[in-house]
Amino acid sequence: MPKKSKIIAALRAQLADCDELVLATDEDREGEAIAWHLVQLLKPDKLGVPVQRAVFHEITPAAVTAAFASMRAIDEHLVSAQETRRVLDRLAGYTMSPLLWQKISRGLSAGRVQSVAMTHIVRREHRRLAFVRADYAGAKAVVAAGGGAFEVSLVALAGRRLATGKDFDPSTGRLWADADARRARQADDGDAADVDDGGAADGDGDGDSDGDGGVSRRKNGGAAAASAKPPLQLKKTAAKAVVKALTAADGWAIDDVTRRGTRRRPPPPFITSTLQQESSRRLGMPAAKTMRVAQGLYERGLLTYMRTDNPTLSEQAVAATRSAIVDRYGGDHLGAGRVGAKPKSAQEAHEAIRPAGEVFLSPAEAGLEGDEARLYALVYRRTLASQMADAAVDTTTITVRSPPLPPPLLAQIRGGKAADGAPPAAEAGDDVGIFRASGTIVVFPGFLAVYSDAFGAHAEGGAGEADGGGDGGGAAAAGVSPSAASARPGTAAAAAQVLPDVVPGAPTTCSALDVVQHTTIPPARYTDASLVKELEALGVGRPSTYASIVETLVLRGYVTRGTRETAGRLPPQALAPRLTAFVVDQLLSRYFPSFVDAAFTADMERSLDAIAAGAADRQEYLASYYLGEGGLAASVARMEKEIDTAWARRLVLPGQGGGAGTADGGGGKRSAASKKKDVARGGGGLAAGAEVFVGPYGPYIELPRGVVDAAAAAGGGDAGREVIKASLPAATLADELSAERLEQILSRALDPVIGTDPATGLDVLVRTGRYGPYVQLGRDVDYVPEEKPKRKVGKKGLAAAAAAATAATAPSAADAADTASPPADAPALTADGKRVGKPKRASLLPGMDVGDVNLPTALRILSLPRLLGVHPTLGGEVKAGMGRFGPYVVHNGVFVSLKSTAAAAAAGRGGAGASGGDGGDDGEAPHVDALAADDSPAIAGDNEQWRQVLTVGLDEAVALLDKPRPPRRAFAADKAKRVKAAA
DNA sequence: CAGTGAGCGAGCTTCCGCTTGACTT
Repeated sequence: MPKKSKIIAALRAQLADCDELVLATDEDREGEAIAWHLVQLLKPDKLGVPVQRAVFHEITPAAVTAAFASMRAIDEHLVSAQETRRVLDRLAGYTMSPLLWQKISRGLSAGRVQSVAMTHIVRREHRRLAFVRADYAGAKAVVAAGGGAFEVSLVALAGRRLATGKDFDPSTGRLWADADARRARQADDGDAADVDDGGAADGDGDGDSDGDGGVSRRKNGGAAAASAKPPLQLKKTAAKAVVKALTAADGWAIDDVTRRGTRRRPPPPFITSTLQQESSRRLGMPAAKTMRVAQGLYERGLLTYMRTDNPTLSEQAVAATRSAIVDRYGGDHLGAGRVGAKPKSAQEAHEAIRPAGEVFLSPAEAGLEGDEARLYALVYRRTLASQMADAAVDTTTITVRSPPLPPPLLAQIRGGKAADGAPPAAEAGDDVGIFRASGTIVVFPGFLAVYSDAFGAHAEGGAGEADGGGDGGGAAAAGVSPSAASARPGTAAAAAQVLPDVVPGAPTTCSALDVVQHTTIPPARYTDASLVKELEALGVGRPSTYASIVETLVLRGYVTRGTRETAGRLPPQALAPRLTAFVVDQLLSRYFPSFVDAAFTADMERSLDAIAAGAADRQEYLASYYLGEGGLAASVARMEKEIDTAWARRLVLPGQGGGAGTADGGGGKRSAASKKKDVARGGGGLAAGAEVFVGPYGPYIELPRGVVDAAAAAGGGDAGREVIKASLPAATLADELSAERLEQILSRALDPVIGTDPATGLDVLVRTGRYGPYVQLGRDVDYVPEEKPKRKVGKKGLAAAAAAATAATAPSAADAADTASPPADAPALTADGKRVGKPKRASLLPGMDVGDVNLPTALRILSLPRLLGVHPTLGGEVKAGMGRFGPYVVHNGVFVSLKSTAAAAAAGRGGAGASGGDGGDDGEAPHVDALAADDSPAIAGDNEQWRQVLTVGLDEAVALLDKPRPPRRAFAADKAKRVKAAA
């Protein structure tokens, strides 16, 4: 620890004047080890200072006094357990990672925690790729009774329950053979959201809903009888026939009215994982940002410590919470003060995350802004909610029966596509359609008054949720609507409606009847929130690392995050595996299954507990893991020889007839729908026979020889080459590997020239590279590389080269006139007519692919950056260009982004096919007119950013450049470097 | 932060869990 030597020296100096050294680090494995290391560094024994260990969980006079009254020595066994953990993690990571470098690509990594997380993300994507959607029809009606009209949905027909999303097998798109048994089982398991089934970001805040006994007024058991038979998948034609038969028919009746009172319990106070989940879900903040903001609040004394797995509140905090509740909501909103269940892993080093202090500042009093204000309010509300009363919610369900259907239609429905050969039944009531509506009324809000489902920006996307009444505007909205919101197929759209007071048998009329078409939705991708929830449930990772686990996966290039930059390809917050993650998962899952299994961590924890208790020996444990015939070292060494590099790099996706390496061996029959997704086979054309690999330079497509010959013979291009390889962008997602897309990239790789640049006579090429599709001026052979100065090898040489590089660029930035003199697109010619240097290249715009670029567009892209003129007061050129972060203007090396207008922001968020049109178009009409006269409609089309680069004027640019700008943060630059190095 | 696009070569990459830091504009 050379960097900290000053601190250590200072501590030692102070220690010399002390009577006693008390170590009060956290009361867990890691905390004990920190205390132990302090002793090693400070060497109190040499100063004759005795050492004691104290532990307290809250900083109150009573707690600290009690802790100091019962001190102990450092627990060597506990320290030993921590060191075992540390050594094991390093043995695992530093042994497995090099295998990946050798077999796939340099810089990859594997580890006890990250590999489990990565594999979860990959397997979820496998299920999405293998997903076969099911279409099924239903009907909805508007009925009037008891003086009110309400909407009901068809739930049963001809004595059979209608199938819903859960009744379909996601891998076949057909009804489960045992659909009813499954449904019964689900009901038994309670309504706990099935994490693995796409209920991704279903928060923990729901509490339990224990039925309070309901009042049911039932006339007969028609609907109940219906559920005893296999569910019915209604076709659209049949639904239409039903609608036609029932429209204008008389004889509708209220069949049943059920009123069920339920209580919802408040959620427990926040711990790290739940804070991250709710912050992601309600505020749209990624886990890492949440932790950053929370740390800021902690450092200013507004929140308690933010890395904890203990949901209990100190006595002092309970008192503060309860007095805040009484002040703001009244005593009737006080709850029983239940204590939330602690996770098994909880070590109680800290209490729950809550507002700090003995009296909580309300969000308004805290005087915060932006993200800090939003996060503080979230914690404040959650803390209050945890001590508040249960909410009482009444759910009313009204069942309506239609008039009888005509017998021929009934026969058609019964004889139609049933899941089995059920005989046509003819029980009473089996000749009608059963419709149902349910409405929810909050009878007593309790904790919902402060912590409703609608609280937070997410409410914007969840308009149909139970008590979504008030919010509406959602001023704080960050434009976030996690994919999980749409992943609940069955969510009743009618949940929010207010139902009239009716009784069974009441006269009813139907005023409208329509067919409804449903489609099943694939499992949602993980988000920060749902992944953290999953990892915590598995016992993998710790509060201090949840946020960084995802960051590691992103940094290593395993995962792409849904951000503004990936808009149109990935929804906000979604975590999608890159192709690299698929091949790494293939290798690990097949040859080292325990390495990607969370059970390994659970085993490790048990062993560490035994070591901490003095019941096991750490050397033995580590040796059994690493050494010997079955140890990790030997098995990695064996696999190093056994694993074929080509196998390791070849991507096999679900539905493909892969080799032995398919991760989930799910061979068998495939539907036509899944075949369509195939990367390789079945596509016809060039993509037939193409295979996708991930190598040292990223993902690429390869066409083996026979296919190339055929393509060449068909007039494709260079014959005689054995294989064709074409790069894929590093950020390519698995669901973007359509046969059509591969075909496009391959045909461009065979013939990249799209025209000639009139100014230089050079060919203009379109290619796909690591960073995506780009255009290039001139073929590679038109250029010769610049003479490179010889450089020495080694670190000093590199440093010198870097220094030289900065020295070379610095003056040119300062003296723009100088650099601008040689025209950029007309480099010096050599004697044999070649150009010196590298060809000019530029990325296509977001949303464009190699197939949709023509010559004028390509030339336009290559023409950037565009000269706007000379700065009127300072001199020097002002230019506009398109950079990594969008359109910019630059002067003397100072860059300023062109601010996007409201319309631009909307286009960016929604991606290519976003709704458009409304709002704030006024000021832009002149620009659009200017573009209409432009000669390259292909670009002018719909890209707001492009429009900005083309139309920004000198005056506007100068105004932007002259405006004083806030200083930059150094940390961002540091991080960007690391990302770049990893990419 | 503001641009890239494999291919000579030597030496490099990597784990998990716990923290806070702070030169100048």
